[in-house]
Amino acid sequence: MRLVTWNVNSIRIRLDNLARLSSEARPDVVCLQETKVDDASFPYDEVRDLGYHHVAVRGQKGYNGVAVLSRQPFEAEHRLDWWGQDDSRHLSVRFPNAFELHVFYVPSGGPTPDPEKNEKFAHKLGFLTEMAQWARNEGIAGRKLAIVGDLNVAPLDNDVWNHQRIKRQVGHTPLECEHMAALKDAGGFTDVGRHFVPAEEFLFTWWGYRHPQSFTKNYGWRLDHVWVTPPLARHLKAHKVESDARTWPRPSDHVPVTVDFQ
DNA sequence: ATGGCTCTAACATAGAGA
Repeated sequence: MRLVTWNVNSIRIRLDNLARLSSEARPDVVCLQETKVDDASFPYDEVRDLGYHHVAVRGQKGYNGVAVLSRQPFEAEHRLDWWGQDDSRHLSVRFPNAFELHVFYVPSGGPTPDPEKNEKFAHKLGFLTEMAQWARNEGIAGRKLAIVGDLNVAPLDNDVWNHQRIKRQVGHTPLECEHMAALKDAGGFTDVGRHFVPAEEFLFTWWGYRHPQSFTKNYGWRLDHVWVTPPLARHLKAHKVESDARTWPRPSDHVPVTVDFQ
C-alpha cells in the first residue's frame, strides 16, 4: 500500500494539486495537514470523486486541520488533545489487520526560539514533550504504528540547506532537535526518510514562499516526516519526496512524501 | 534587523506560517 503525507496549506485551494497527485502517484491513503477548513465545509464530494470514499477529518475555521483520505475502510478514529488545546493537530485511524496511523501537525513555534519570551515556542516544546510521554506511556514501540505529518522540525544537519546559518532559527535549533530525538527514542521509531536517504545527503520537503527562488536554489528544509515502529518497519518498501509538486501551479510550500509498504 | 510570499477571515488589513 502507498501512503502519502502532505501539508497542503488549505485543502480548498489545493484540490487541483491533490487530483494531480492522486492521478500520478495513486496513493491508497493520503494524510493532510493545514486543511484550514471546518469539518462541515470540507470538500468531501471532491475527494470522493478522486476515489477516497473513507475520510476522517478534524478541522477548524482558518487554521490547522488534519485529515485522512483512504481508498479502503478503517476501523476506528481517535482525536487526542495536546498542551490542553482542542486545536485540530492530531487524528488517528486504525486499518484492520494492518496498522495504526497517527497524523500530526506540530505547532510552528513562532519567531523567537526562547520558551521564556515566546509562548508559541513553549507550546511547540510542550507538544513534542507530550508526544514523547504518550509514546512511552502507551507502549507505542510495541505496536504496529506510524506517525506522519508536518512535525515542523528539521532534526538533522542535512535536513536544512545551510545548517550553520539556520541552527538559530525556529525549526532547526538544537533544543528542538533534542526533543525530536527524545520522541524518536520513546517510540523506537525508524525515520523513514533517513532509512532510505543517507544522512550525508540533503533531504527537504519544504521550500518557503518568501524567497521567490527558494526552490530553484534549493533553500529547503525537511519538516514533513513518516516515522514507524519496529513491527511496521519490517514492511517498508520505498520512499519518495514528490519534489515536482513544488513546481505545479499554485503549489503548497510543502510537497507530498510517499512511502510504500509491503 | 527586516521583509520577501501565501493563505484565511471578511471586505481593509491583520494574523499566521517557519
